[in-house]
Amino acid sequence: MISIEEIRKNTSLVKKKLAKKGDKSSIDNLLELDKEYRSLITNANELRSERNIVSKKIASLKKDRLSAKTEINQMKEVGESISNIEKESNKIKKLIDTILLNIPNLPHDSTPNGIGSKDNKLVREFGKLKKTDYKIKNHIELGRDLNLFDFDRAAKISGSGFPLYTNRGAKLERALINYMLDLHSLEFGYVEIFPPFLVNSKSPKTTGNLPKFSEDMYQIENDNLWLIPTAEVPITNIHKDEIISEKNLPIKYVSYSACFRREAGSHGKDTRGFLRLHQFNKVELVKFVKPEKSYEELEALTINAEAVLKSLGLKYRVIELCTGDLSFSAAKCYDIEVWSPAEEKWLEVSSCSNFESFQARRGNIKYRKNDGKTDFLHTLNGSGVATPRLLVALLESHQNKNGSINIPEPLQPYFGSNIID
RNA sequence: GGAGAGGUGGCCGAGUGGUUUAAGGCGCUCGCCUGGAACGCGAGUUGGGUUCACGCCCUCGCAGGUUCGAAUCCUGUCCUCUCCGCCA
Repeated sequence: MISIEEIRKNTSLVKKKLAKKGDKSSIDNLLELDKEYRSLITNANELRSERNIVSKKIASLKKDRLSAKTEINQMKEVGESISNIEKESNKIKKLIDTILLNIPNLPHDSTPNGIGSKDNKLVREFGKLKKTDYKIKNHIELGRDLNLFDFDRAAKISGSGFPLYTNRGAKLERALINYMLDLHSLEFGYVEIFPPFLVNSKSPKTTGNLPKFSEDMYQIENDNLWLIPTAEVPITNIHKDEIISEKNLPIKYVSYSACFRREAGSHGKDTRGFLRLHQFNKVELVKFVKPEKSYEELEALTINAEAVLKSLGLKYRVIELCTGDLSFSAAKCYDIEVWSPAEEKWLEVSSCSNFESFQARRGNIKYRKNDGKTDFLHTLNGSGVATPRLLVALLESHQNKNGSINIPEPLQPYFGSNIID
């Protein structure tokens, strides 16, 4: 969440930035509640102070075997007042917290202004397609012809939107995951993590998925657990309620996880094959960094994610999201999109975001500076990358006239072959 | 799933209703001592709210309750450990 001090101090600037993100939260109402809350707290504290003093007096009177009747009766009243004020202030505090938890992060000054995806900015484009003189197949045809996955049977088992990889498809999926994990950990210095896939409700609150986006996640009601929509959720919460020494920053994690998303409201959009799934695999990058380094770290993280596509010989581009297209928790975000030759579309395979202190504040994640003071650190993350659309691009881009698929060189040791035919 | 034990500061650990304003120790930081160090001596060392500030208040897993007053008593809840059962 954004800080209430910031809202108090720079009210008009906060309003302006929220408007850029298309948010309509009532800041004036929030500030009014905040004012009321603080006045109640001050009042209660004064009474508590009085009670503390008189309580000591009661103790010493009793020790000397003197009557403390007057004081006790007096404090009975004070105690009641305190409890009344507390009830009221707790109610207001809850309201304030609810409002704050539903206010999105403020966009960074470098984020371009805009309303929707058409206002996003192209940052760079990389890679070329090979020229073909034959009709290329889409990933569904390739998968069927080469027996790589089976959507009909997946639907029989689970329903639509669930993947069933078969044979060399299953192995290719595993190879991609292992390749990406090794690339990020061995080449780029991220520490490998394997997280739980079910989390309590505090964890998605840290990342910003709850309370606002409960509809997007699968919930296990019996045990009050949630299936993770991304490894970002468990990984970011590794350091929840911790104070990390400045000399240990930055912390860089890479993690594979299965991801589960209800995709409520996106039915009928890009639903063919692997384009949109309820369950998919992803390798995720997460960083905990000093505030003054976070934008530098975002550039580096984006480049790390791009390296996957670059090394696999795929055509991709990097898009800078505009204020209106930015996700709830992000201050700045680059999307990486890979080209699908058969769909003739750019497919989003990664979102690399700087959340600044938004998540750190929600999860109470701090760092201790060298001077001994503590402050919220900054968190970042990005996919490095999600497999389904990567697989789509890979199959389609590297297919041959005879229907076989060339496996890019860096992937060959993981897959165990240079071709699928 | 059943039975039991327990959660106190960075760590260990005392504390069963009122000078606990959380003892004592370890660690860490600073100072003295020293040629330099060790030892020793002294000081500091949870996090948060509010205030221009001094200060005041909260914080003993979490949430309620009893009481003039709760780390301490009661209820619920979460977590950890031990034993039993089940199990990849």
